[in-house]
Amino acid sequence: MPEGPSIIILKEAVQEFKGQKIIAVSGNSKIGIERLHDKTITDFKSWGKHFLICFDDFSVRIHFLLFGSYRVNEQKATPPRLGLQFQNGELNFYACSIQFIEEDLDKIYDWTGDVMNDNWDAAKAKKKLKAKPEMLACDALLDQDIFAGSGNIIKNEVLFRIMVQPESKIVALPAKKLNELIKEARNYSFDFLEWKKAYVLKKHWLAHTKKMCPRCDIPFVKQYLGKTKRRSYYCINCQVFYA
DNA sequence: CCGGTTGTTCAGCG
DNA sequence: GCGCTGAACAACCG
Repeated sequence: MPEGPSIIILKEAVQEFKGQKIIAVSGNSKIGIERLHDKTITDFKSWGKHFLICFDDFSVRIHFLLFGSYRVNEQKATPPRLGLQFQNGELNFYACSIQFIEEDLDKIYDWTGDVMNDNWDAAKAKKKLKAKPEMLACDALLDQDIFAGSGNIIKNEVLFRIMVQPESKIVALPAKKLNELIKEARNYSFDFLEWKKAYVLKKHWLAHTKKMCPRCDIPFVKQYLGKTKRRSYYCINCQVFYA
């Protein structure tokens, strides 16, 4: 569920509810979701892994974390965290984090930092990276202030595509590699989107969860790296460690 | 049946 | 106040 491209798929799947009035609200969220009753959805937006339901005077932010899920015009066996009924259908969210946002979204979200957004700005990403020279490449690709929407799968696949060892420091990367890292974070995210839509995402993984390097056929290293200690898969032969 | 995870936040500590 | 660590959350797959 969680990475940015999956949120784009969700956004596309709920378009039929744009402009619709919420005629009933349910769910075990404790933040006062009754507030949504009788409200009309003006738009759906997303920023990275955040899914945003917009109303005229506030928004709802949904974050799926690791286990969250949703159903359109269907229900799961477990009770929803938030369920919305419309005249033309229903939308249910499970095991997710839900918050209200009162401020103007343009004030709190930097749309240029979302790898899936039309306003993505590679030059700004480069600036942010250069401001953190000691940061490891594997941490950079999980940093939502730099690459909003990128997650652990995207991290592993991008680092393999550009043949960079995950613990390489940003400052140590040649200019060309730094540019590739930024470019592929977005490129791979769009490949992720297309493959996920076609239910063939896993089939296209070259590194993530893989045992052997598809390029040179030696075993991948599997380690928990970076400040968040997330799973990393890499080839010591193909992926260059820039120290 | 258990172990592990496409993620984030927060408390506690030095 | 900072960075670091571990816990908590919670559902599904193999």
